Amino acid sequence: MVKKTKDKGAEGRILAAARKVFTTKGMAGARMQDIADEAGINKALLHYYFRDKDKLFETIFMGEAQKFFPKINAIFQSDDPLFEKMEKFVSEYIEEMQENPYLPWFVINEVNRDPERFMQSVLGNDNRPKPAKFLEQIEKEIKKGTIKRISPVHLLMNLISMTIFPFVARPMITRNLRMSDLQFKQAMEQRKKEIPKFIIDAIKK
Amino acid sequence: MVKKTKDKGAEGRILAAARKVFTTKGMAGARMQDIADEAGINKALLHYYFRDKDKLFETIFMGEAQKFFPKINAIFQSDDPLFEKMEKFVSEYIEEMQENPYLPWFVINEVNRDPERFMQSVLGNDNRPKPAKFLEQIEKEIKKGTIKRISPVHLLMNLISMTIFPFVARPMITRNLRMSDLQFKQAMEQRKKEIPKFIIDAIKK
DNA sequence: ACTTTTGTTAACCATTTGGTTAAACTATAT
DNA sequence: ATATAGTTTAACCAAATGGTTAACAAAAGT
Repeated sequence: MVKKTKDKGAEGRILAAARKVFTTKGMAGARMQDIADEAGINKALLHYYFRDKDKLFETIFMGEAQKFFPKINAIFQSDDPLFEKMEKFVSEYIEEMQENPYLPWFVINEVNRDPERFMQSVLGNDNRPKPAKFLEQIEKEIKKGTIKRISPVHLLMNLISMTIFPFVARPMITRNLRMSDLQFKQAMEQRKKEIPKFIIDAIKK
Repeated sequence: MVKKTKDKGAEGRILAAARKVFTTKGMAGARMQDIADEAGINKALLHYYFRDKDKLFETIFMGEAQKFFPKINAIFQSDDPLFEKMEKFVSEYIEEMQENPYLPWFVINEVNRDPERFMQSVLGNDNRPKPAKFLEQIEKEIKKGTIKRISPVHLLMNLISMTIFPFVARPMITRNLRMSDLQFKQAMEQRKKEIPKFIIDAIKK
């Protein structure tokens, strides 16, 4: 589909198109021609603004990864009480993924493809996720006796898994559970409350 | 790396090589030449045994998907009590993924790429996952009053998410939590008991 | 007005990649 | 031994794909 949206300049249209193509097909599956078509411009113009496929991809990937990670940190680093922290995490994350459903698949996919680059680029900045504080907080609550004895790492994995996985495996889930798009969206909306409730029920003494 | 493992015939070596390349790079990222090199044979021989890339991929994908899905069904359809069923699911699934760590990423990835084919091929057979019985079983337990009121669908999502997600996002997790391969393996081993315990704590009255 | 810089395109190029062909090699049957 | 069917390879081909070039158009300085 060719968009001639003249409101954005060429560069903006390229970025929007590249984002769409890369995030749905991945680096390996994306074609420069597809991006050009989607942006409604000549293929050579891609190379005028962004030297080559790698550079263009890097630009997109960084932008998307920024959406995916820093949010975690803001929550993990805050001084909120544990349960509130988890509620915020689930809620904000699901909100983000409702708007950008491709996000977790794309980021995880490309991190799997080349974990090194991920380490250096995304984690090199100050926005690398630092779960230490969160893990300590869990241990504190255990010692205080407010929650059951549980491995902080497993609790963290459970939290993240329940929040993100349904978006990664969306097609599989909707097919097998015979859910419409709307039903899926509503289910994810419910999970903003279901997941924290589930976790609190599991660990609260 | 070129293997000249003569124990398997050419066809077997091709399948093993194709499996390795496809499951790590995905359909779009896999190169026929890579598969030939990995199998230590001439590229033309690939087309002698399997007509083209699509046919070869289909063969591999079907085989891997068979590992990924039918196991679910065997457990879901059984007459075991609910908690036992969940324990078996977690335990057997993690066991399978410990042996084939690429499995969930590969299957989910390719299902995302083309959900239709997935529907027709994998789900066309009798081994399509049928969660109905499992969902009903949950509702029965709720009515019996043995577990708390919880949406069966969310409970199922939680179960699957906690079991599978760490393997899908493995590189991200090990990097951010500074885990070695061994530590990850041990953590997954622990999860065979941690996840059922977590769920039971969350829902048992 | 006109010169220079920036933006955009059509045509082209080199490499990669999936796939083919014809010949050679191997085993097996006659 | 030799014909035959199955197996394997080197060389080749055509299409796809990332990238370049040269010319042209549009803005921006002067």
